[in-house]
Amino acid sequence: MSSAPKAVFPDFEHSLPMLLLKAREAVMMRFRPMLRDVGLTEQQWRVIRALSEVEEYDAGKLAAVSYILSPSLTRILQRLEARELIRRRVDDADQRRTLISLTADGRALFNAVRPLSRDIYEEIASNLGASRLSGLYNILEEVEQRLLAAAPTEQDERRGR
Amino acid sequence: MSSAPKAVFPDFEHSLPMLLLKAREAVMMRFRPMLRDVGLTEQQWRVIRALSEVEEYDAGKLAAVSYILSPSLTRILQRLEARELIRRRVDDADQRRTLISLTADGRALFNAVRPLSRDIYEEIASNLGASRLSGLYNILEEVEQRLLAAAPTEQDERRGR
DNA sequence: GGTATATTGTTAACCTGTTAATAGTATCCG
DNA sequence: CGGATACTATTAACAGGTTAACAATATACC
Repeated sequence: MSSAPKAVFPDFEHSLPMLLLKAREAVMMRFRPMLRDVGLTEQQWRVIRALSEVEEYDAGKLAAVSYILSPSLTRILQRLEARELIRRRVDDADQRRTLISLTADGRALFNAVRPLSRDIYEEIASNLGASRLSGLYNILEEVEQRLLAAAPTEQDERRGR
Repeated sequence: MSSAPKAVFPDFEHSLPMLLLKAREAVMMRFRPMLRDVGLTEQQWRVIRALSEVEEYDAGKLAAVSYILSPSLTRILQRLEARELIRRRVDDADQRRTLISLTADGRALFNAVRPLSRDIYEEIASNLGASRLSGLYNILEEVEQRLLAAAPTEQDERRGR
């Protein structure tokens, strides 16, 4: 009845997965209208942004950095390719690998969207405040580290493995 | 080159949405195998857990507390009803409303899964440590509050509104 | 060198997320 | 009362998440 170091238990709809989901939704809510305006989904934007950093990625690496599972990525790439925002070619050295890169159109779209995205991010940052934001960053990264470290009991075939 | 109070900018794949996604994934990874074993999706479990707290919910309220959009909820309820885990009836006072409740089977399943879920949660909590966990809770709730407060620029038709 | 094994990307099947439109009720208000 | 308006749940259509299976290519190993 005094101190209770034991399990501050999540009163149902305040469970950790739920809170993480809601927090993410609160953030994404800001980006969604802008992305809808330019005709990109959240995941398509992740892929384009990842590709903007390099000359080309093979599909596995692209899936890993954009944090999208391979089957999803395959479909996303089909759509982006149909819109001629990305291009694929087979790796000469390893015919299993597909190498993906942005087209000129894709790069132009990225350049158009990046500043919009940045503005939204800055607005979010200013709403939260620098200290809260950096605190959040730190704790989220630590959560990821700690949980991924001691976790893979039976499925270590996570991303990229 | 000294202190940089201006915009610690997210080096791409370390953006806030990405970190929240990864942290959530790191948590859910622990629950997924167990849920798969009992034949429930993550969202189906959220619905059952929400229903376990009350006698019945109308669909709108259930969507709000389980944080699932109405169209998704409709489909989830169809599947749970087909498995006779939930039951629906029309509200006599307002014929538009559907009232949803757990069946005996649904409640039995909840009672069987709850301890498993609790064990997993405790393992996560012990991996993170009490202070990190409560810090995470606090900051996530504050993020949600602050971002939802000043946000609804053009879409306030969020959940339950 | 030739077969077993592993790896890469894709397809398939099922489920949920998201947005828009729709059918059925309730409520408002003249 | 009766028609306009608002609300509730559902359906539709498209996109992605998740798991399992598959085809094609590379690698290991005898």
